Amino acid sequence: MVGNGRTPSVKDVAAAAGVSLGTVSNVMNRPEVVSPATRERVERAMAELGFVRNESARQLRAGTSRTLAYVMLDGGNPFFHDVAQGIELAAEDADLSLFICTSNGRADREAVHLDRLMQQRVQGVLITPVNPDAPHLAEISRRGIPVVIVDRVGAGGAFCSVAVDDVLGGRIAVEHLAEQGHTRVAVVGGPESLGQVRERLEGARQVWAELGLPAEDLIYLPTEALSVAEGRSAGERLAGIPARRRPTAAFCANDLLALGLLQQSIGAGLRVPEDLAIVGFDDIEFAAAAAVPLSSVRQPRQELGRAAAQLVLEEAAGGRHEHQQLSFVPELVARASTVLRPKVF
Amino acid sequence: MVGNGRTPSVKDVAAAAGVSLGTVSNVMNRPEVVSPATRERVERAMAELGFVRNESARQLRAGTSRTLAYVMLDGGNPFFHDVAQGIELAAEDADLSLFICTSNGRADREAVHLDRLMQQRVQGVLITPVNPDAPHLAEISRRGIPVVIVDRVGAGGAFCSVAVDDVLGGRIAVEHLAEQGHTRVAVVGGPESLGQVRERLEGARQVWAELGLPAEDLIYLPTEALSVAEGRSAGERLAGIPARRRPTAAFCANDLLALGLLQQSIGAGLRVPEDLAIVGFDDIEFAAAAAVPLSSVRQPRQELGRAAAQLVLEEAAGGRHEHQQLSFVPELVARASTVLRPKVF
DNA sequence: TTGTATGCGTTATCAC
DNA sequence: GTGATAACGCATACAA
Repeated sequence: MVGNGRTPSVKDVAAAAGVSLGTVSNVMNRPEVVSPATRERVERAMAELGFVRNESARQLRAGTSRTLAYVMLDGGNPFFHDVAQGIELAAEDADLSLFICTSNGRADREAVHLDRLMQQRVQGVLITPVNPDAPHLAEISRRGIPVVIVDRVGAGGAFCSVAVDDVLGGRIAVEHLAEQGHTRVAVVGGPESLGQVRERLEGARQVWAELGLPAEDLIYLPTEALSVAEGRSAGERLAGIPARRRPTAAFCANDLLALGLLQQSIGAGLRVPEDLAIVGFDDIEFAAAAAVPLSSVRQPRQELGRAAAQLVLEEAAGGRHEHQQLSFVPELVARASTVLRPKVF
Repeated sequence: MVGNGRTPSVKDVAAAAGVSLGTVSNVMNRPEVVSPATRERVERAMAELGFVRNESARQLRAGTSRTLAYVMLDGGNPFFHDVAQGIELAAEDADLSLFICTSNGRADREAVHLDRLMQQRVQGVLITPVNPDAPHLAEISRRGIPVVIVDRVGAGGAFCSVAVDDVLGGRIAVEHLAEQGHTRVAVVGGPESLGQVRERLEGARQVWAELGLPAEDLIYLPTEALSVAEGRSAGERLAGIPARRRPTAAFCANDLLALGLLQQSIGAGLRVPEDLAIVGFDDIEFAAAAAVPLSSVRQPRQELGRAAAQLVLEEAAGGRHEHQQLSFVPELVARASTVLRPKVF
């Protein structure tokens, strides 16, 4: 297919088709301007040589890249992959490639990735940041690369952002538990350096106070991460509380924690929801698939990603652009982990 | 920081530092060759201007990219993300970026992604293919881009590959169930177009025959995908089997199916493992986290990815290269879904 | 409609 | 130790 070792370039195609280099370029970028006859000749030559355009050269010359990037906060959490899936769909529609990176909660890894992405001159960066106030985010934006914060609202409206109202999410979760008659509730989550955690817990406390329930009956069990293992650990601590002071329900800051707590509790012989009701956050697929299906505060995961991608593309398109903070409304999905006979499944 | 709108280039840095363009390049690529004094001067200029090297230009000139790519088969399956994590770690060590794409089981999407990756001139492609015999894989390889098949062995040794022995995996799963005294077992999985599925089921049948058990007591429940939803559906079909012909155990071709089956069974009032024992495949984190912890055939997920990345790098490094088929040995992890008092947790 | 020429930002080979 | 200079592969303005 290709004679020498080198991968064929436009020049080779031009020679093979007996046209000039510029014409080959034209069939790729403005096919309407070249006559059907020569176009077909060129296309045949491309096929025969196995020509594949060199994207680096294209980008260098055109000055514009065809890739987006998403920097995930936690690669072990399916929630972020669902968000990524939404981004990918939007990228697909715009005929863009998507770079996916993972910071796994570490600011230094995040910085390394962002630096690489700048070197690649990506068209836009979507990110669920370790810390939305970190200076390297602002720097990227200052360079003219659109940045959109996902699942968190950017500090001071410096960027576009797409998120659900986490405070409201915390509210409806605890409100739901209160409606079921619970008067001692655990809130499980951490680290508090994560804004999502802070706000969800804040919502829980708000509504608890508004219901006139005593603050000491809302028991905070801090965790070091939003993981299944930490959920189990919280479960052990919860079991250690003397029976008559022990909460009869728990609100977890995400589904991973809730799943861990659920497992530990069942393993310890508790009945869910009779002895302990549990509500999570995110509504990942595995929440519904747990052996005791998990009630959860649903975020529109794919939609979040899709909307974020649209914002970044809009900003990249240039023209007048106003940063916007898109806020979705979370929704409680009640399942068997909180109600004996759930209406919704 | 930067006066005009353009992002600063080496030329700008050179001007600012009062040196030539070549010297700036030298401080980036062979710092030892430039005197400490001028080096520092150049570095200061870079910092002041906020210079970021243009990777496209670098790649065009150097002829070599600094990125790897992984094309996943199913973005909804945590197994592949764990593999990806392993790849990313290896890429990190080699100072490479990682492109992650998802075919979601569709050959056309896979082809689109591969085409893009060729345009990007990635250094290597790791892929869990829809079909390892597809011609576009061979074409990429023919172009001199190393291809490594992940979680599947490549056809006829045309590529390197890294996988576990799926036949053996199927064997140990069913052997385990037989040891627990089960004499009617369901095997759940599909579509059979997936090699992983074919081989796991094949292993199950092999060992069943070797144990001298009648073939009609190994009941095949085909599924249309390896998903939680399909697992639930299989559960419904299983429940429809007349009680005295109904299997007392099930082997699922992956954990997603097993989780779905588990949920459906518990919901239908079955006790696991007393009424139905279940063993899955992959040992994703959620297997252990299920309310009835799931027995599963463990694949070394991260290791798979890491090893694959090493192979692709080795091949990319040039020199004499022999395609190898790495095969890991799967391992049964027995948990509460098959044994009442599991030794391993 | 097609061909020619120039430059994108970088690296690397030379002279100096 | 440093400075000119020629590619790399492609897109585009302009000439033919």
